[in-house]
Amino acid sequence: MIPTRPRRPLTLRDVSEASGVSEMTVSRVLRNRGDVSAATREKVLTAAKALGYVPNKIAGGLASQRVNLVAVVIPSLSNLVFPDVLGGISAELDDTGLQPVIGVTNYSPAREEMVLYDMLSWRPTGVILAGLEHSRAARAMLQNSGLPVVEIMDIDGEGIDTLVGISHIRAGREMAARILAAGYRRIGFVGTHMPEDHRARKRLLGFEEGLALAGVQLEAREYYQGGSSLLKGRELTDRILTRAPELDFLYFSNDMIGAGGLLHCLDKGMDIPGRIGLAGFNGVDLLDGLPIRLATTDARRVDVGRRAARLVSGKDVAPENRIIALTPTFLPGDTIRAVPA
Amino acid sequence: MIPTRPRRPLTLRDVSEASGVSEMTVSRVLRNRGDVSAATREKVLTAAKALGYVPNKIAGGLASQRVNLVAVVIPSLSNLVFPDVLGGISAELDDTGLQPVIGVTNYSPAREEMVLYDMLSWRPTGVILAGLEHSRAARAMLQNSGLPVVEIMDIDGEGIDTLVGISHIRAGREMAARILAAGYRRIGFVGTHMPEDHRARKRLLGFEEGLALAGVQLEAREYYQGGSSLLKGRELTDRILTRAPELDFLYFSNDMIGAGGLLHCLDKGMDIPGRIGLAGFNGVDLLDGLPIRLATTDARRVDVGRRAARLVSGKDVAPENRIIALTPTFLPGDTIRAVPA
DNA sequence: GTGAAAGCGCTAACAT
DNA sequence: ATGTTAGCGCTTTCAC
Repeated sequence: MIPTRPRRPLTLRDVSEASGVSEMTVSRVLRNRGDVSAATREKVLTAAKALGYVPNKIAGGLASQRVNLVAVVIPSLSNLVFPDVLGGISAELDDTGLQPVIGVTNYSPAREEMVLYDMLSWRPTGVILAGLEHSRAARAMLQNSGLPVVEIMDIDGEGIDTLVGISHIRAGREMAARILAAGYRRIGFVGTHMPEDHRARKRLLGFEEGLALAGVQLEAREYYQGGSSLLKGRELTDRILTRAPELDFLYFSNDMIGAGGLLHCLDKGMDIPGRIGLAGFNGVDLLDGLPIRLATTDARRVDVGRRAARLVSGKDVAPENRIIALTPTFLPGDTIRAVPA
Repeated sequence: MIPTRPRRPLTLRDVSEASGVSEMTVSRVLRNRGDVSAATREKVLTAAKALGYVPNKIAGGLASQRVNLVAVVIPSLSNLVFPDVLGGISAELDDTGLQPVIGVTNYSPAREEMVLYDMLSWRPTGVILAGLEHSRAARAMLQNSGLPVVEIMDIDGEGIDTLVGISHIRAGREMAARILAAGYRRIGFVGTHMPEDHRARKRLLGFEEGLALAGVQLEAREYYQGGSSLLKGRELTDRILTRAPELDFLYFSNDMIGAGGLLHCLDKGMDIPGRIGLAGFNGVDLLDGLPIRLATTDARRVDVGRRAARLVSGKDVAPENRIIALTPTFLPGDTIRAVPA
């Protein structure tokens, strides 16, 4: 009943001998390929299970020149937003026989290059990677690969093959418009100082553009390094409001530090959204239970993952212009005044 | 300069021809193996880069019977705790040439079995998987594989090969002792209703054991389904306190719903930790910025990942008893009364 | 419906 | 220091 611990991994040949069926037919059964009689099928399946045979995809991949892997390259796993994207990818890949393989770059282009090199060496079926900014070598590698490449989460720039995401410039611009419409004028920004976080950079760019349309300029900025947390949001908010107490609005580069800022303001007994308004970015539902809901923009993370997966799996065909632009959705929450009638 | 888009992937042979060096020597250069003269090396590297050659690990793996992959199987990515574990694994694998490949089971044993089957078919160097509870078939597969298998995050039970983690029974028991020592007696529990979350189950088990030692019983329980969030923590806390207003302590099965409970109690103006005490589990620093710090137990997630990775990479050797038990650390925070002198 | 032969692109082992 | 040969375990292709 219980197979003895083998000293070498089992091969098709073992199953073939145990079942008295040729290797070729065993292979057919195990892959549900071609016509095999029910009786033979049964024999093979029984033998395979009894032995505890696990196919060798290395050999199979080499022979067939096809591998059911999709390379997914993202900057970080601790950022809350990427697990959502992965969820979308995973859900959409589930019924395709394709499997996502995740690589993490820590926002380092050099590391991204290494990760890509490594993943491409497994000859995946397609590549999904975050962002549009890559080293020359990385771009060349992807181009040379001849694989479908989907760059996700950003559409402001030149792509290699196909893009799926939102425009962060637009998201920033729209948030500026909402804030101005609500009557706020003395606006500060709290964000990460990561030159490699291009999406945050583009959001700020769009935001300042949006303000400029109304002749408004940012009155203060506060930057930080490293990961985002509630605590950091608190500290930065304290700092920027100490420096510039006249501010009536704070735009945070993500929901996590935004929530920290929110808690800080509540602690200080400030009137939100009267005395001061707040907004973040991403639309992470993790933070839904805060005392009041932070205004934010939904970055459509799950949809982005889904659409990207549909492209690499061949469920969808890329549009003529090679761009699938999703619409970032403004979520007003409770931290922005209603627009005056 | 820019290589033309190839219609078939490049092979070693292409590099060999372009550089005038034998395939074998090209292979040696590309793997930094054996003695190769600096001149030859140079020639090969130049040719490979110029062509944009990316090695084929499928073929390499088949030929060498070795694959630099470590299978990592976890229940979820959105749970906050698993990215930490992955961080530890990744950090420790970084200088070993091994690469983690992540599989997600969504707490489903059937899915775990599938994921394992799939990963084993790539013949990885080792397997790291969360928990001790697996289907018979999964255990058999792992045993048959002949690979190093490290089960992580739990040591309360029978392992397949080597275990790295904390005892959740002990963690629950210790929390009970702390709570009782602080003088609380009317205790409620708020937790997930997932029969497949064995670690949460064991924590509760240990917790009740700990209470029982002092003749105390849980006065109320509130269970929920699905993922954890601040919002759910609030709702459940509201519900349990409505049903059992006399409770003076709530033990939450994780920090996220614990934080939700904390916010709820603060909203209601309850005196914490005087009128009511609270504690969670995990020690996620994400929540550090809350108005007051939730008492919790640090589950040593990063260390667990590191130690597991050291085992599969051969940096460490498993101890005689095949168990590496880490010590869960109590973090008092501000939501438990000081122990009376 | 089943089988035999060839070969996928590399690397181990053995020359030289 | 470099080259030659054989073969990893499968699947493709073709034959029956």
